[in-house]
Amino acid sequence: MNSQIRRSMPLFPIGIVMQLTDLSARQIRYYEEHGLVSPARTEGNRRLFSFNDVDRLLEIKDLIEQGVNLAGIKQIFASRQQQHFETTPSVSPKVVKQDLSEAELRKLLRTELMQAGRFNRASLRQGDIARFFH
Amino acid sequence: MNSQIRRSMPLFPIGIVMQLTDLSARQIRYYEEHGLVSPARTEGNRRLFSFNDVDRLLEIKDLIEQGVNLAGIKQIFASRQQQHFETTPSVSPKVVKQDLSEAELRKLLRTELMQAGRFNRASLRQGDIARFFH
DNA sequence: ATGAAATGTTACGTTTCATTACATATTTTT
DNA sequence: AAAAATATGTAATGAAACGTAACATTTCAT
Repeated sequence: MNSQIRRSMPLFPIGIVMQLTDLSARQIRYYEEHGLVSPARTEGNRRLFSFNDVDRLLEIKDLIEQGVNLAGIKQIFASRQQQHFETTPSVSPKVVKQDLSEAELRKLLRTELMQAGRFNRASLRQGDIARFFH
Repeated sequence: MNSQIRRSMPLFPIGIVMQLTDLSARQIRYYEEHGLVSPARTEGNRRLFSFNDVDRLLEIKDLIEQGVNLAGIKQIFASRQQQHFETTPSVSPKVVKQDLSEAELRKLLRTELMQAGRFNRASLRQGDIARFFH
């Protein structure tokens, strides 16, 4: 896949990227500062962006316009990465869907029920709660 | 799958949910106001949350703690939904991965090149750019 | 080679969002 | 009936995402 190489080739200085994306230089640098893009650098320390970088910036712009903040964008990108490795049974890198396990919930519920027999008897028939505990 | 029914059964008043999630009532209501949870209501207009609702709140809490704002959480939930319908070739409901197509990029690049022969000749050998246009 | 233009970095000010703090009305519990 | 819990609405607070300006350095054009 030669196109992948071409797409990641450092080409555009920030001025061009500003025009392509309609983002301010300040914004672009800010996004880099927060790890959302990582353009290459020339010897003189100028940024050089690839096609992929520009794509990424356009996605960022899109999400920003929908009100998503940088932390959210980071999460979204991270979770997208994982989709990619879904064949590899790796340890999910931090975005664990920390669900309340049934066991845990049952424990909490049971404690609650012990501690005070209150809480909406109205909406539950006698047996209903018990059914959660089998 | 009976458990799915049980998990979506309205059970907990907000006070219990506060304890289970360690969120303030105000926060929980705020999240509802922004469409992130939709607890049922009693006749007297009190909220009743299901297991699923509590799970959702815990996820919200988790993401908030990672700095994601409500808009971001909304996007994340939305994109999760879509994974689910991935068998159905439906029109993606708004979170289109609006990539710059190669064609489009080429057009922009060509225009740029026409308009002014400038922009980092230094980093490109003569033939490199031409290669993008085949 | 030299001045002009572009870009880099840094610092301060502004606006918006999530949260907290109150105040009041209504429902539920005892 | 009184007390406790919940609903709703209105400020006040603090941090994030920039705009903007100042100044240094790199690159471009003649």
